[in-house]
Amino acid sequence: MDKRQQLITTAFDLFYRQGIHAVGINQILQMSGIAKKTLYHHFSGKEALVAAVVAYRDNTYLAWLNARLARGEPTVTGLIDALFAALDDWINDRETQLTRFHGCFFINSCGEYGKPEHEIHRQCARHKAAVTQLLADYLARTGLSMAAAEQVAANLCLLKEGATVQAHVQGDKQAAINARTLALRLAAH
Amino acid sequence: MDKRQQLITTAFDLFYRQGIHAVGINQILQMSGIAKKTLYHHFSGKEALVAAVVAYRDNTYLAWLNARLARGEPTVTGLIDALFAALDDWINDRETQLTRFHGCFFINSCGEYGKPEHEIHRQCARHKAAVTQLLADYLARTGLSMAAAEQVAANLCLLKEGATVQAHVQGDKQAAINARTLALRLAAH
DNA sequence: AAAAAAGTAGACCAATCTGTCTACACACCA
DNA sequence: TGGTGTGTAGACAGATTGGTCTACTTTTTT
Repeated sequence: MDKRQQLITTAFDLFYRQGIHAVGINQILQMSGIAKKTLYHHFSGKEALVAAVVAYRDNTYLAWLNARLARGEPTVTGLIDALFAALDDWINDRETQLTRFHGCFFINSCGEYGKPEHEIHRQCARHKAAVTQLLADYLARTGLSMAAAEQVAANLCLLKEGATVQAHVQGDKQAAINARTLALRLAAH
Repeated sequence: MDKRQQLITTAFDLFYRQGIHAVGINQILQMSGIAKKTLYHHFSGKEALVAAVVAYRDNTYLAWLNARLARGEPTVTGLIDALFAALDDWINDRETQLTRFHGCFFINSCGEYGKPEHEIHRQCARHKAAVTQLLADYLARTGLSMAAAEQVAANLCLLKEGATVQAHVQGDKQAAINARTLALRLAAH
């Protein structure tokens, strides 16, 4: 078992549930059962650990979304269904791969690192761009031009963020279903 | 000048920019030039101050949105225009009443108070419900049934949250304009 | 078998956190 | 005149923070 990875996953669990600034180094160490020296052997400090945690979630989330989109039919409506079915599973905790739903980790983190020039904030922005790009790539394979695919992807992501926020803040478990309805209506022209 | 109110506005400024857990009591006191004893005279502790700050922002935001919606034409498209024009002004810092844009304070706060049963989280959820209700009330005045108005309001709020998040996380200054386009397309059937 | 890398426990440090307290100064009103 | 409420400055307390360090053990590599 890689101690470095153990630290990252434990830290993610705590950060995601309680917020980054609310979680102390010692709490992570106690929960993971790893010595403090080991943490500082792998990371220069808390900030470096946070950056690694964000990168880890970036990978995990993109891999999950990619797998879910690959499952769907290669049409615009097929991708819409796949996207919002995935979101619905996540929100309703039917997805083991992503940990129990507590909103979007990247949105939450941007709330804690408010300045857009902060490295953590930038990492989150890059993640969101990567998600949009992934969706655009799938859409482009349905025959849309890349420009059109990117436009549609941006619109779908807007709906996706809205649904994620409503699910988290308001506890609206049907947010993904509502968002899908809107997306399909938009796609139908 | 009411010291209690001064504490709230100073705390809001700092919380909104840096996150709640990242801001210490002493920082608020130093910035406001108010004595520590005075803070603990008005508030039982930091948590109580946070609750007061959230309530203050709730009032401010609702009053602002109400004024902006009242300005618009009393039709569905008129309200859509008013809503997203307001959002666009906020995102692009043309709105003095709301402080420089740093995303939605309530979404950010929910990221820090992850548990939905936490009082701060509940306050945020209630705020979002109030915003949706305000919008629904305006929509109902255009002739829609209350049920229909609430459905449309929920959909518009979903778009609004999505735009707010994209503007904050990705720095997309046009997010409100894009959201308005989608809203109008949906309204046109 | 030896060396190097990665690990442990936990004492320790300086800084910072929330919150308390003393001692004092005004202002207002009965 | 004297009490009550609101304010100030800042020392202080106790807990907790991120981070360093020593001394020792285990694992891996060469």
